[in-house]
Parts: sequence; structure tokens; C-alpha cells
Amino acid sequence: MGRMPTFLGQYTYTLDEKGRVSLPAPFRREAEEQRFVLLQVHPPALALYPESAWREVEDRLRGVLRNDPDARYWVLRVMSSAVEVVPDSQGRILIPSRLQDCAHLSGQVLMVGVIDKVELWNPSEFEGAVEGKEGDFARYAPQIFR
Amino acid sequence: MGRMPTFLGQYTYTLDEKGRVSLPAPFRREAEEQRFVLLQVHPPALALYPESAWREVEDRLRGVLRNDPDARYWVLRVMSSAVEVVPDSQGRILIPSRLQDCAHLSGQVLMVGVIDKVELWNPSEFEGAVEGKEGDFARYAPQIFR
DNA sequence: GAGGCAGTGGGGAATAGTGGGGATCCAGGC
DNA sequence: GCCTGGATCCCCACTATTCCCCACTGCCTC
Repeated sequence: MGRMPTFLGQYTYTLDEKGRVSLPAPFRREAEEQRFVLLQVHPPALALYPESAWREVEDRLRGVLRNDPDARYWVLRVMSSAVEVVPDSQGRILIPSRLQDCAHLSGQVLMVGVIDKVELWNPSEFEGAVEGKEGDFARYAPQIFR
Repeated sequence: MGRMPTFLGQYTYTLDEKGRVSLPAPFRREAEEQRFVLLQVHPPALALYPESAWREVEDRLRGVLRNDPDARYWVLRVMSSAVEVVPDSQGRILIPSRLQDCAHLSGQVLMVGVIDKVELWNPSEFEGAVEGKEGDFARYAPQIFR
């Protein structure tokens, strides 16, 4: 098996009237495979997993179900929000309107590469979520960028 | 895999109208690999990691995400500032305008080799950041240059 | 003095993002 | 049963950006 695709960077693209967004070319190149899974993991963001990374998530879900019966409904909820998406010949993916609503997407979509997945955000909500996190640099940077 | 590249010294080069800077030839020779990751670690400086060093950072980021859910937004912030950059055939890298703004870069860029990465500074801000730190010599030098 | 390397500048071609047309399929209504 | 409206999918087309390459200059070496 090849190296797992990894993602980084941010791109803001338009969500057209048909509910499509272009997947940034670097992301497309990274995941030369075709299929992705799109779902809501950390609301309000959507998460887009390339197939290979999704399989690992699936394994972990199986594990949780085995060890913790209370997780059943949570797993149901997560899985029911998921869709398999395949880029069209122009490299765009279709975001079902149900998921657009969950993530408050319209007009512009911010796509952020976060290691093994891509997160889709309403641009201003993302701004609000990460602003004021400069203080955390002192907390985390020494152990990460040592 | 070969030895990790290490960098030292400072070079001031021009940022041209297309947003490109030449990577100093010694740095290029050191990292004969092609790809780098450019991001904002300690504002206002930018950090340029050769691919091999970046992979280690990425592993540590994965770890922090797993162990400390509070780190999520900080990781998002860091990853969203990142870009993969590849020197062109003249050995220049392109600095996206978003990052130029973050680091207040224009005209001249100061590139400092700091062990496993290269930092990019606005020359006068660098001046301000390190000035008045002479006293620290007495504090650190004995244990380092013993 | 000639050759090579390094930094800088710029132009042309391939690519990426975006919009939209048209065919196919399904559901509902007449 | 047939027609109609809507949704989905697939492909074509336009344009601005990006990137790739060629070219110039100064310096250092041989």
C-alpha cells in the first residue's frame, strides 16, 4: 500500500448553485484515489476522508461498538450523516443539501487540510473558531515545533 | 534515508512582484529533496520545513490531537496556515500572499537557518526581536559553548 | 579572459476554477 | 399510459491564474 495521503493548507472556493465545490488541486493530487466519505464529525464542520483513511475510522468505530454498547446511537448518528462522494471530471464534489444545511454552507466554502482529512467550513465560522487561539502557541508549540 | 538537513546563517534576498524569493544556495544544497512546508509557527515569522522534518512535526500533531481534544482548534489554525512549496528550476519558492501578509513581508526577506528549519522574517522586525538579548549570552552560553 | 554559478526579471503555455447546457432517470399528476 | 417537473450526472467552454522556462547580469574561480 502506498503512503497515506496527507493534507494541509486552506482554500476558499465557491459552492455553485448545484451544490458543487472544486476540490483543491493539491488535495486531488494527494488522494489520487477516486472515492471520499463526507460526514459531520465536529459540528459545524464537515469532514472529507479519502477512502484509505476512512477505512481506519471504520475500524475504530467497530472497536467502540464492541467495547461500549452505549455508543450505539452515537455511531448510528455518525454513520447516517455520511455520504460517499466521487469527484466529477472537473474535480468537483457534490455536497448534499442536507449536509450543506448542517454546516451552514452557502456561497463560499473554506477547505482546510488537517493531516489525514479535509475539513469544510463556513468561512466566517472558521474565523470565529480559531481566532484567539494565539495564546495556545505558548502551550503547544514547544512540544510540537521543538 | 539520509541525514536530516540542518541550516545556519542568514541571507537577505528580494521578494519579487510575483511573490517569489530565492532559497539561498547553501540551504538548497542542504535539502536536496524537493519539497518544503511553509507555515506560521511563531508569529510574525514564517517557518520553512524540509519534507523530512515536517513529517516528524506531523506525527507530533497527530499525537496531540489524540491525547488532548482541546488542541483541536490550535491544530486547525496551524494546519490552515501551511502550504507545500516546491522550488522552481531557479531555486525560488513562491510565498502565497496570505502568508506574506501574516509575516509583513514585502521587498526584502531575511532568511535565517535555525537547525532543522529556515525562518523567514521582515528584516526590521527581526532586528527588533533579537535586539537587547545580549544579556542572554551570559545565561545560556556556558551550558552550550562550554 | 573565459566559464560557471547565483540572484533577478519576465513572457508564454498549461492548468485550475467556474458556469452552464443537455441527456437520462425517477416521481407525481392528468 | 403518457406527459411533466425536478433532480442528477456528464460533458463542453471560458478565463484568470499559476507555473515553467528562457534570458540577463554580476561575481567568483580557474
